[in-house]
Amino acid sequence: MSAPTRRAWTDIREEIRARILNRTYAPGDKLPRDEDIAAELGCARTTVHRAMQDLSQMGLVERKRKGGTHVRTDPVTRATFDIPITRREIEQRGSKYDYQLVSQTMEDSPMSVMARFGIQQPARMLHAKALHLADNRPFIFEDRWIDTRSTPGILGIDLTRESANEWLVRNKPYSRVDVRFYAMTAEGESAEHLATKPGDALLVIERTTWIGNDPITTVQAVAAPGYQLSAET
Amino acid sequence: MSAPTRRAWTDIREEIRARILNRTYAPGDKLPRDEDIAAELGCARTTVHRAMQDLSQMGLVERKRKGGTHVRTDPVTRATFDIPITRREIEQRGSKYDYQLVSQTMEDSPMSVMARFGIQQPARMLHAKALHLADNRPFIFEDRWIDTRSTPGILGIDLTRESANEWLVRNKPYSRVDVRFYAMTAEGESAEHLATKPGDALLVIERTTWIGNDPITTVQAVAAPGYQLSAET
DNA sequence: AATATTAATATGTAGTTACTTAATAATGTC
DNA sequence: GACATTATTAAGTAACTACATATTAATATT
Repeated sequence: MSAPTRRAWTDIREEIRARILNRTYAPGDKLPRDEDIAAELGCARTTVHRAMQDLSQMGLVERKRKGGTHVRTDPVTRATFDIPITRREIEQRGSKYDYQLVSQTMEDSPMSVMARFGIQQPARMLHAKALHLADNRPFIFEDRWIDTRSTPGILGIDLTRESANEWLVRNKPYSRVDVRFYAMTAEGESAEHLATKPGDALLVIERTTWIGNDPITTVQAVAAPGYQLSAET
Repeated sequence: MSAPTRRAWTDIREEIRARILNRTYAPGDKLPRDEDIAAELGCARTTVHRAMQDLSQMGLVERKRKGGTHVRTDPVTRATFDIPITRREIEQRGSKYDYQLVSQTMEDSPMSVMARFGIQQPARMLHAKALHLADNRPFIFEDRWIDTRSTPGILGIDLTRESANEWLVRNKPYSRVDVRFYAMTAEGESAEHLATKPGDALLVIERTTWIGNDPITTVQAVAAPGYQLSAET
């Protein structure tokens, strides 16, 4: 057997993970020291350390200096979602992407938007509503506010041609983002543009971004009925 | 200046991140080699490597052997959600937790459940419905199927006393999980138990787990109106 | 010119050493 | 016994070394 003795740190991680799954290390248990595991598995402590870091980030174990490593008793399900720009998402499904600007005005930010940004004073913002279509069917209706103080460049953009979503993603990196999901009943504008009956349940993805402490944009993206968001494996 | 020259790899990461944000390294750009960055910032290549790994996992850069490191042009928003066990979630809000078993039967898995598990043949499963309450108000209604082949232990549990959620989390680790979110209109049982009007929009968290390829459990957790799921920062 | 071979290169990984840091345990002092 | 001090411990970090691997570029071969 020329099986390489090479042990990627991911292998070590999987070995430890397996032991946690099969209860060699049960919930609440203290694991051996990195050094001892390293000795047992025939690798360096750094390798075990790297594996443990990952397991710790996955939420499977808890590590404390001196205290050692413990298997978490209340494992949380940790799910990571990739939220691409809408055009990309639609194109990846193999559908044709279209985009329509619904409205575009300058307004002082209302309380709800100030709350999302965490600001005390209203600010002059660009308020744009737009519809993203997949194969000519409404896919996502977005209601967006953009702070023109942090992002004056948006004022020079023809939003009937390029979506704010896309322009922002390419031209305005953010340092902090807040993402939340909730359900909303279709009514008024959202029902109208998504061509659904009022009363249907719709999934909303709300995203707010800042650069430093300065608000950039906040958007309510309302998905058409049936939309599902699923985690990366 | 006795400022410690100690540079945690996270500092290096933040420095590179800052450069990406301020467009020193713009989207699509190729970054200098790890070695050169290391030389510039006065640290070892391994330290830059560790930082880059993190940035890569964050989705900010793409790395390829020989190809070098590039700033991603289509940055995705990557959000990580921790989904704790329901009791813990309620208690962390400072609310009183209660639990009620609604029903418990043995049934052959219907098509919808088979599809979620990815199995072809129906199997005898435990079908349990339960309600989690926060401060005596309905919080989450869960509709759960448990495969008794992989998890016979559940049959010995008095589900009126201990929630399946909790027992499973403590006694049945999984190796794979699928998580998805969607919106549902309140109707029938869900409306009744969540004490809401039929027609309200509800957020559903659907979770399915396996050990190896063997199904463990699948649950539709329907949250009370107003429930929001927000990402970890 | 088209294709196969080889060299060069940047990241990936692991080991070793050395030191830092936070938390616990042991000890000493009042 | 209560409290403060000190030692010990196990993880955290980083530098340096060495080699692996994937990919591109250069070169040789047909």
